[in-house]
Amino acid sequence: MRVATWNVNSIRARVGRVVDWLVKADVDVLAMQEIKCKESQFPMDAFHDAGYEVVLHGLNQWNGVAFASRLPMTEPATTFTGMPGFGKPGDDGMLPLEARALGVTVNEVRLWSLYVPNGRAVEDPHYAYKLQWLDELAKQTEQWLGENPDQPLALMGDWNIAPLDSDVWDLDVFEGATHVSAPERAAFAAFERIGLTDVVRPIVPTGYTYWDYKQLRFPRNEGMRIDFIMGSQPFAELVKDARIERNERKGDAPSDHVPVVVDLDIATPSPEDDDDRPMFW
DNA sequence: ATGTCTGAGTTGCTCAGA
Repeated sequence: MRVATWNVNSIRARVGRVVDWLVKADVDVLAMQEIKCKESQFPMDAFHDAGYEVVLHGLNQWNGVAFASRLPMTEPATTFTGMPGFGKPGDDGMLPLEARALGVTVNEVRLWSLYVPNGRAVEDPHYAYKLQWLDELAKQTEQWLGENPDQPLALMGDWNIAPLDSDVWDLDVFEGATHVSAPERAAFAAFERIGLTDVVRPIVPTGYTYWDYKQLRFPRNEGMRIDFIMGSQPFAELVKDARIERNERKGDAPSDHVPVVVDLDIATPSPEDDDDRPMFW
């Protein structure tokens, strides 16, 4: 079973690219972030025509997460316990919850598509929101792991954190900035402390997953590694291979992020299984 | 020059967000 994560930066702006890649790369399950639309606006037909079902969580033009899968998806969840909100309080005085998390189960594997808040600037309220969002997610994940120690789990998505100095092209540029601060890196490390590991890093030790559109960042290879697949021990044991699809940053109208892919040692139906031809004739 | 993108509203420009 081939699983991937990709911040697509608006699905409507590049549905052709995304579906073409899904088919070409032979991906079974794709976690998307920043679909930037609600369900009524999502280009379902293009996915269905390519053989993928879609489950999504989108509230407006901001954020939005989704799964496209050619295997059955069950147990959809759009929040985790303790997930904080952000913005203007509603009539009930509560901060609205954003569309940043979506969980589904595929082939007994629990998968989450996550769009971690950007943080904007260390002095911005969005930064405290980011840290709280991650802290609550880690707490919920720790509880889930305790209750389901044998079920493979992966938290996949745009984490908006560069855990290592080598995950940005020039640390000096990030002096005092978000994505590399000690509290953010501690929040990321908390997921490793509770038993998750970056299942891609051992196979793909270097390389970025994001390059800003501005200032010729991609031609200069001035990028950041901020998209990760964090797997539980049972998930990590299934991982056979991994890659970062750098070529998807090239060409016409790319996303500013590229797909991150893992191959799991789980059999999936092959095209021949749908074929009525006898094996021998 | 935050020098590029995206989507929405106050539309054929300005704003927010990244």
